[in-house]
Amino acid sequence: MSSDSSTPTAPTRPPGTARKDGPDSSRRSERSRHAIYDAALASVAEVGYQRTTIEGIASRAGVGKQTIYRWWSSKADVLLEAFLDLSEQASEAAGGTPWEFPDTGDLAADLKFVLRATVDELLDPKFEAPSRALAAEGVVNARLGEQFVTKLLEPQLQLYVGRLRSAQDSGQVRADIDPRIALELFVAPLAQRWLQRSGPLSHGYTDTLVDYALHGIAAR
Amino acid sequence: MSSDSSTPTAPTRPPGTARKDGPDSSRRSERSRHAIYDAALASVAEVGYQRTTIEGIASRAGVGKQTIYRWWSSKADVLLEAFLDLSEQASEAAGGTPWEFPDTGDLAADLKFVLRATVDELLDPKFEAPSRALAAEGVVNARLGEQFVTKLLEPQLQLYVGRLRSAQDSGQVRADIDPRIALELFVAPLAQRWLQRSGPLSHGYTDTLVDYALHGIAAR
Amino acid sequence: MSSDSSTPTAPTRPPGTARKDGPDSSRRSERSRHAIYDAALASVAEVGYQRTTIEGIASRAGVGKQTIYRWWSSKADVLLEAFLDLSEQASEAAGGTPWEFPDTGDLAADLKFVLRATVDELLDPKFEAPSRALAAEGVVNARLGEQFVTKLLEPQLQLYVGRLRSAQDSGQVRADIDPRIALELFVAPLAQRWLQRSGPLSHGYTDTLVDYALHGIAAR
Amino acid sequence: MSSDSSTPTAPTRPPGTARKDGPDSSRRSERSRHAIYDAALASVAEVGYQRTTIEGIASRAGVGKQTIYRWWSSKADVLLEAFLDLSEQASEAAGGTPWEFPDTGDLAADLKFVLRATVDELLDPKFEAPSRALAAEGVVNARLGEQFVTKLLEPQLQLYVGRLRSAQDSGQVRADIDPRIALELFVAPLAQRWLQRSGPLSHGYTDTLVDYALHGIAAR
DNA sequence: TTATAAACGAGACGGTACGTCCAGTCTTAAC
DNA sequence: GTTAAGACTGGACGTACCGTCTCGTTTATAA
Repeated sequence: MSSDSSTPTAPTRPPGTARKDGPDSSRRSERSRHAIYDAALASVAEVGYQRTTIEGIASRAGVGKQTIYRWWSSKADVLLEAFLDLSEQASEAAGGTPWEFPDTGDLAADLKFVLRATVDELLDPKFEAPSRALAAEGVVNARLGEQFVTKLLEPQLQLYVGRLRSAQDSGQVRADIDPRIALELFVAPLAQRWLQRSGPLSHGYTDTLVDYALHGIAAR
Repeated sequence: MSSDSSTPTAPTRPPGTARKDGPDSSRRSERSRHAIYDAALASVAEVGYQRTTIEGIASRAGVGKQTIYRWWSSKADVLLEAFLDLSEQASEAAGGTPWEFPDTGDLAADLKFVLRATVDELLDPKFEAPSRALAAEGVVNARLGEQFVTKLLEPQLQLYVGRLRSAQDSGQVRADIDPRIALELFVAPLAQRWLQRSGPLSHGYTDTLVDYALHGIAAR
Repeated sequence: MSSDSSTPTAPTRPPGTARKDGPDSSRRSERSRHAIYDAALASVAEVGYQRTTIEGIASRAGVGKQTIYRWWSSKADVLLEAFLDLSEQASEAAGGTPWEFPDTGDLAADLKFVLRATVDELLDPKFEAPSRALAAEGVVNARLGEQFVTKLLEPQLQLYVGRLRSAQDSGQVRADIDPRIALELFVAPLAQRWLQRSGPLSHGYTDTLVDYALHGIAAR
Repeated sequence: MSSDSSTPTAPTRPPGTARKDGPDSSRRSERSRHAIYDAALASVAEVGYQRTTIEGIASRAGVGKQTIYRWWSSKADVLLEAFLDLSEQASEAAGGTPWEFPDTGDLAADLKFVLRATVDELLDPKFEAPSRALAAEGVVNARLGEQFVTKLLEPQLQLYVGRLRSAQDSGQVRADIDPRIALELFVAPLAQRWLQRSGPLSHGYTDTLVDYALHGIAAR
């Protein structure tokens, strides 16, 4: 062995990863982790969130229950991470760059395009069950809700902020507008209709939202 | 029993209220019904929706479990009716007329007023737990979600529709605007911030929403 | 209904059976009780006591686990009652009178007869597993051990006491002998060889024990 | 790898010590072995045998679980060896010669003396928990039971055999008596009362046993 | 005097069973 | 015929250990 004179008695752990007492994540089984993600997403898709159980996930994943409890604190936690992992995988599969908001110079067209794509995604049954499950849990569970927002929702919304700022630079949007609030004019109605089923989702609907939000509803 | 010679084996039910097989609602105990509503709301407020159980509601209400299962199909169902009952009681207590959207002639002012009141209500801890519980359940449970929307949400939104139509009549809002969509521009952002905790709620925020929605964010 | 004018509002429970808080044994399911006894005895016979589980008993008996926990406090408790029930059934099947110690006038012959029968019973594989299980549990668990002794062992030993007293009356056994101790001279060695497997059991062995115990081992 | 031309694949082991596959006991850690014995006995004494776990012993001994599984096949096995070790230590501490049955020439006195000492030992709380645990396990587990008998019980009983033979030589006990059976007349009752708690243990009781066993209970 | 292979402390893993809680059904007695 | 009460089957909970299986790290021969 090439002797390392500097730290002969140090424990084998990279500096800065000191651990207090929890489980040793360096020995974690990646195989189990992914089997659990897959099982959780599949179970939610098949029988819904309420009828998805930790025991069911464990047995479907071929894993002991304790392996789930060791690394996650709740069913919602598992599903959140499974969903994050799914998103990462999807964006990696889509080639390096995660995703970029289109900027053709025509704000209305760009917004309509993105919102139409969002409608399509929301109606995709593959994503619907876990998304609803997480969103619902977040409504009732503040801790998870915050994670949901910071890790999933807000990053998406920031893309709108970027596009709106660019529109402000080019003079298409008034400079005194707060983009973080403005984006809610078209995003929130879509979210509400999806979450609460308070109305139908369609490309025409989102186009209308963009028009109303850009030019206002007041008589000029 | 006073013998009724014509229908000796018929259940005791006034004519015209025939039902196929379910329980006989004319014999229902109003005392139990209200005890169950109270117990359900109190339990949700104290321990949250997930930890509220049918057994807990029954024992807190001094009622047999079967009395709950006889009249409701699920925990969510009980809570929905309890909430509707609460709303009715509240509006009756507020004197006959349920509630009317203010119409001072100044649309912006009226909207800001109502939205400020809505913010205050959403932040009232007394209503928060059951509202969130129902909303969350509705996200995941389509049947309940539709009831939630038709019985609670949509009637509220129709008040906005009425006010917007009045504004169209007076020329403050363009005639080609669909009021049912337009109202979402200020209501949905508020709903989303509350449901998903994606941002703070304040009077300033709702005022801003009204301004943006009325006049648009595009440069003129 | 025959009206009982004296105690119109009393709960339906025979006097003297007042209950503090435990489950209401008057509504207990006899079907479940016996299914549990059968399942417990069968399981112990098949896989042994250690590998017999509450879950196994419950599922074999077609019973919820809670029904076991409601009425018994442990696996050992279930087995003890199952065994007592078995004994009762056996003695009832043997026709009213439970069992009587033979008294032909010849003490040695009577003791040898009974001990030979006991040897045969101890070697009967049907009784062996649950008996050993209970005996072992009683060694380690004082509460159960005392129940085992008072309900199963001591009643048997008292039959010996009776026979020895009869022998004292007829002058075959010295009057100053304590029968409760004397009986241990032939019963305990048999018990020890069975429990601890410290030696073989046979009719010859028990005959020898009776001879030694009756006449002593000292030179005369 | 430094090539070893003579026996490239052979395990490094001196000739004559070939073993098929088990662990190499010559490299065994005595420190761990004794820590495990201590931990096992302490745990049994503190929480009882049933609640003593392999994991508990390992952590109390500061030892990996595998170190226990490598050298013992079960909890009972560990405890048996721990108990044997304890006995050895005790007898070594009592000075070279393990122990000898007294032989004053007066058989009755010698037996009474030894049985009184045995009573005192059985009532010593320090030995009680592990002794009961082993005895109970032996009742139910034939393999362990036999080890318990051959390694612990039978050697003790052989001391009685020796003393009885000496009494036969001196004419105090009849020559046709089988000492291995005779000893059970006083030892087994004591064992049964202790194991099954079927009666109190006292010096008077064992004295009586000796008298009954030596001279019989029959009228002369 | 290394070097190397086994034992070692540690603990993650797939499992089984625990004892508890609650769902939803069923039975009983009171009214 | 509804009600309060609560026993019933069933099933998931979260925990505790089982016995196996890696991980690095001692440690004790044997080269």
